Amino acid sequence: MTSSSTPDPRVVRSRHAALTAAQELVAEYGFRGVTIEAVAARSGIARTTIYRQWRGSNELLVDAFAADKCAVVFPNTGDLRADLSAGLLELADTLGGNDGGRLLPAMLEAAERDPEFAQLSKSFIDARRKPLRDRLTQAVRSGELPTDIDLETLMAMLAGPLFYRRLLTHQGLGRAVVERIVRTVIEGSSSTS
Amino acid sequence: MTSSSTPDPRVVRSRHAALTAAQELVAEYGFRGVTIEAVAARSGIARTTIYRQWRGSNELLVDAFAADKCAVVFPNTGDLRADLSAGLLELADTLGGNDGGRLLPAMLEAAERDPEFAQLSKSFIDARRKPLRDRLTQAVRSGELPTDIDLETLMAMLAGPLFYRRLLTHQGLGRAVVERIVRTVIEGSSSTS
DNA sequence: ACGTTCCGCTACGGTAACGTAGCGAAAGTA
DNA sequence: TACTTTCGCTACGTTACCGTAGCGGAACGT
Repeated sequence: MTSSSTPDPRVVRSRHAALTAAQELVAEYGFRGVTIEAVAARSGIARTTIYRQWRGSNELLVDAFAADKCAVVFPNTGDLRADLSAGLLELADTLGGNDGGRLLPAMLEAAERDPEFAQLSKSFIDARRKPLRDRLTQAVRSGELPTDIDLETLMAMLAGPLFYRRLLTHQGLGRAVVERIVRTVIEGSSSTS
Repeated sequence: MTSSSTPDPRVVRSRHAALTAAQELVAEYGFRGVTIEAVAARSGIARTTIYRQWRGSNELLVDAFAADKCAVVFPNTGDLRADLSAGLLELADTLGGNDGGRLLPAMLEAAERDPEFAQLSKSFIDARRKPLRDRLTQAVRSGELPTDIDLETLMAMLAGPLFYRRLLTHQGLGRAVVERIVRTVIEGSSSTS
């Protein structure tokens, strides 16, 4: 009877090596570049060892994405405009790096077709949206935003332009742009008209 | 000497069949699904015939995307808010359909890696952005918008949220959402503060 | 009607990745 | 130390797609 108290360090090692290689490959060559052969070659792990831990490249990829847990935090100083600018600027940096720039399109494309990836993508994105939603909820409570505002659309108006500029037009995401967005959206949202 | 007055109808037919099949395949299975074999199978065109007209799947795909010329028109009634709502609502519909929902992610992913597709994607997107930019330019001239406004960021604020909701959160794109965006952005942009 | 062009077909060799099986050696556990 | 587990390796057959060549027949232009 093998107890599951401490997993065999060999398993941990090979597992980690494969997942890391998978992450790198999807960032470099995209989705299609993640093949068992390629992962084996890059990680130094034997092909057969990978098959012992995952059924195929799909399961491997799901685990690889799930392992990527970078948390985004929105400050809460009381100054809504400054907090949003700071948080979105951090998002902008993330989008500029490999995670946002290379992983994201691959993931969106995959999510559009494979339901397994769709669910993974959903939880991935939801987790990253939560800090912003929390900060906005707090702003409504403290009276910084009107109570009848649509939070979902508001979030889309804040984050959407950044993704748009990164994915579609490949324009820069400097501080000026971020602050312009925050100012416009906040001012446009305050006046109930 | 073969004059190029009227191209052989056989070429036209096979060419069209292959391009159509390629478009369908990329919409259904994404980028990787477009293989010469698959295009041949779906179109009924012989594999060798395809190789006679294109070097490989890349060239075929480039032509397939280029052949897709759906023009988006922004109305110009003088009422900026109404015009933007109408145009963006049309964009929302496009995003809801196959073109936006399925083709777009595949294209973005491809553009992120293959420079050839990057350029294709750029001209594709630029063409679609032009009507909006033109309408906004006109609005600046007519005094509906301040002259010192940043058009690029403004466009991102208008269109970005729609792409965001479609690609990331898979939320609906109804008239209410579109109008909320337009109202917020216009009001937030008018006050120079 | 005639020569030309294009198409469909079959066939070929080559590459990449798949997924499985079995064996000895190394690394873990007790 | 004795055992169990995992690993790396080699080997094998299979699938999918690649890209090219050549041939006969059909479609085309004049």
